[in-house]
Amino acid sequence: MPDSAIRPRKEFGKTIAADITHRLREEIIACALPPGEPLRFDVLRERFGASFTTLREALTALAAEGLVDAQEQRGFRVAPVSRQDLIEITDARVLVEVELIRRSIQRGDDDWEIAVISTLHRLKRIEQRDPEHPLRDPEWKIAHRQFHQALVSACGTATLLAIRAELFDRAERYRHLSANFRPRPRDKAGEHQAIMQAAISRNADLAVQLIETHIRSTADNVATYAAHLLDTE
Amino acid sequence: MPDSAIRPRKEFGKTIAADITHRLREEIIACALPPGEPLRFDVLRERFGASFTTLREALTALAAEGLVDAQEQRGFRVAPVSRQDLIEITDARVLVEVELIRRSIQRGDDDWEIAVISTLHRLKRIEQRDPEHPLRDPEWKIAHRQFHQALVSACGTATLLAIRAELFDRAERYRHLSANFRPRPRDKAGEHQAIMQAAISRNADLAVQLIETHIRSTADNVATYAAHLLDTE
DNA sequence: TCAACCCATATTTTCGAAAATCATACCGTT
DNA sequence: AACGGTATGATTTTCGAAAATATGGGTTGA
Repeated sequence: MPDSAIRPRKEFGKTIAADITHRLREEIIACALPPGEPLRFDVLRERFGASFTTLREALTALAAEGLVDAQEQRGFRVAPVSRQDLIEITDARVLVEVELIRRSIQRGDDDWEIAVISTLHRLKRIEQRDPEHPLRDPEWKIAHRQFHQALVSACGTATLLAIRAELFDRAERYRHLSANFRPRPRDKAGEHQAIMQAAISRNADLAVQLIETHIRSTADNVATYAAHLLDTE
Repeated sequence: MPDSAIRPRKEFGKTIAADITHRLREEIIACALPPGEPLRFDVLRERFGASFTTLREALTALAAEGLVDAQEQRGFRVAPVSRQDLIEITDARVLVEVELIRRSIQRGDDDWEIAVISTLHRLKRIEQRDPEHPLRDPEWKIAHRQFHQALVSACGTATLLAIRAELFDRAERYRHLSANFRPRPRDKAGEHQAIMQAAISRNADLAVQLIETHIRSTADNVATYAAHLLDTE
């Protein structure tokens, strides 16, 4: 079946709807679709080559994830940003991530340690190779995400992991929001290294403290350098 | 415009999709649609009088909430239940609810106290009036939900409240699952009273401890009396 | 001048037919 | 009998037209 010739665009997921959900999510997180932007069906239809209903399904899913704002009978728009929302996401992330790190440190086996070490290694390699602004490098983004994912991967609870993933996405959108205005990234490499060491040495209290600082200082940075985007809404 | 004559069914939400999402959610939580049940479009179409795409949108939303399981290209089914899932939901609820109770106790004003007291009062009235099995009484269900909602309503973070609401729904489904097999409800009235008093007297540590016990003992009850439904899956 | 109303247009929302995909039973071959 | 492939029916998934609803502008009347 030469289906790739007939329908070339179905990279992620088996259905078109799942595929578009994925692509839209990426664009919203990257702020290629800026916060508050109206999502009109005519435009999306042309952009993604899908029908009304398929797009509607994707937007509904993203609305449940908090990346899209559904206004009944008045369409959809990219979820707006606000200082309050950033604070709430940050607090929620700390609450969940701290719990998951503790569980992972308690339950993690050899494979977990290897995953943590190797994902950090890859992250550092990318940072060395290309000292540019990390958030503009798609590879860095993926590696960064995978390192943090690895840290909590041994927690043993899919429910909290799913919640964590949602919050991570929403937070990453804010990081992108400020990426264009942040003068130079702070020393994340050192922080990641310290977190890895605390985790591998099973020092849960230290790891938790480092993670909380990591999350909160990132959010503070965003709040500082994207201030002009957060208050005028 | 006599729209009620033309389209009588749009009780919750402005759009049909939102309405059906709501109705389906209720039925799944109440186990009127049992766990694992395939959700075929033909059947749903007749049951809810909506078209394929509208139903699809509703199911997609519920899948994001964890009440429906979407199997790509193979349709939807009511999310299955399992002992592990119950444990995870319970742990997640404790984590979130404890945080929200603390915040509410710290921030709650007079209106919050009034809401807590009055929702508990209504709950007790319903329990006195009708000593039957509470979970079979829709009024009790609503009052119970509203009491717990009131307790955390002053927390000041919509993000965590939304997560809490999702987890509450998923847990309530498990309560319904065991309701038909539980011989007699334990003394919830006393527990609720104690929680209310701890909250109003701003004794956060006690309130947190009571809530955790409340949530966990309910889950234990479910695990005991619905054991035959949790292991054979 | 201003508000209220109605109309025209833009946009969303819903529908059922049509296409794509999956599941099953059947058949032929080994 | 076991296996692999294929046709068939059942089901999901997608599409674009049509209905429903919102938006904006212009007119009227006070």
